[in-house]
Amino acid sequence: MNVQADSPRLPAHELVYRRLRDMVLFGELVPGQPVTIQGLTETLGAGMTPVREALRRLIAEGALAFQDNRRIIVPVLQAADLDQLTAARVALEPLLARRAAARCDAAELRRLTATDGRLDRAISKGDVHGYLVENHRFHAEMNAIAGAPILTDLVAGLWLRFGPSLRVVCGQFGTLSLPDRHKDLLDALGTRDPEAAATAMEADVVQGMEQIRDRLP
Amino acid sequence: MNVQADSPRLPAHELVYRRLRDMVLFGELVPGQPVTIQGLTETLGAGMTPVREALRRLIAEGALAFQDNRRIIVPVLQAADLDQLTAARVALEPLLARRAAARCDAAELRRLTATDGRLDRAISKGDVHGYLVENHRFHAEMNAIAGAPILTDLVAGLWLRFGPSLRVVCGQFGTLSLPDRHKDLLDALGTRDPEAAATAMEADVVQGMEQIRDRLP
DNA sequence: CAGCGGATAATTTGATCATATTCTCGCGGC
DNA sequence: GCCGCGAGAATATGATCAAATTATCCGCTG
Repeated sequence: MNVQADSPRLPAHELVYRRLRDMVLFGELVPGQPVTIQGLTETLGAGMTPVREALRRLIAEGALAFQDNRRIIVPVLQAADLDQLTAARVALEPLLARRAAARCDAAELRRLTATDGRLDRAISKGDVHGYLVENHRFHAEMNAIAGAPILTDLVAGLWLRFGPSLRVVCGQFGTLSLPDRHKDLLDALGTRDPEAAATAMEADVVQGMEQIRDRLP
Repeated sequence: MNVQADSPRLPAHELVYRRLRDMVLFGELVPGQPVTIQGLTETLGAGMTPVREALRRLIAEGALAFQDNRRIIVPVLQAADLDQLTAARVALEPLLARRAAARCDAAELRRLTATDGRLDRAISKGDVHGYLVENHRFHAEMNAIAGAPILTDLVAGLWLRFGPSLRVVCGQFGTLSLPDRHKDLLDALGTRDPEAAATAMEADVVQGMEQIRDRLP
């Protein structure tokens, strides 16, 4: 609980939201798993109202699902869901890559390259959690460079939806089989070639989503 | 009345959410307007917790904005925001139109045509609210036909973002100058021509967003 | 007598509210 | 101009109520 370094006084519902979002993104929550309000108040040491608000937010983003029972679960993705997520990612993320390539400066490229290096190291070490964290960070940093907050928000919501499933896949098959397709992307940013960046991003997205799709029940 | 038929089943936070969403979509809220929790508890006659949860949800969807002040306002769209919303709509809504054209049956087409008829009548009567409602209904029905709930959710979120601004534009300039580009769309659905539907949808989206963009401060 | 089914009780979980606390910002006073 | 005070607003808590799930029991049937 050391989020104090980031901002002096952030509301509890914001802190709970960030904690839960990371749990979704990085696989502390399994698809199908029930998520109870009272359980979270205990494990997170938070009150009922902040937990409730954080959950509503995550439900609105599609990271969690509100059932008819009024119970909350981590969604279980079907093939049709993955198709839609793939279509949305293919439609949106190349847009961001294109913008990022047009705006990327040297410092940003260095930072991205460093993140990709950590990503490679996590892969070769078989560090699943590190892979998930650095891969997400790589895309988040790139989207930030694009300077398009609305599009970035949309894409962030997509990542929340397939996060748990990605974690399951990586947990079962490890990281060694995961190729790193980011080199083309970095090259495109370095040469400020928007079209190459968009193409590389589309390839990365399709490859990543196929990985999930092929390996899921 | 059948308000009782499904209302008691639904939690208050859900009802409050729907009410507020309609207020955002159909222009009861103006861009820049502050939205206070206590004000809504009085206006809607609801408790504080349900209002809070509904607001978190709308904030997560981008329909409202949470400021550093911890105050909530209706977002004021800049040109850059409209560009991103246009890009996102152009990227996503033709996908849905394409799927809808491939799946649309006769009954669905009749329903869509009827909705478009009501839309035309609202335009010729200068009924701004009717225009907003029926136009939204037209697109919502079409997206439903596509049978892609995740993509539909994403697009619904986009509509929430530009709803208040669209209302402002229509309020200032009336409905008479609003062309109805839906005929091409209906034709494409009738002939089950996915590509024509996608093209028509893109034209409708671009035209609609330009209308907002050109007329906004 | 064993196994089954349905009704009912117990427990868990969600929804809501009243209230206390904290924060923000404007308004005077210095 | 700066500081502190106070009203208004948001945040957070815990209690209470309602709904749903699970567990249990009892009588019945084969």
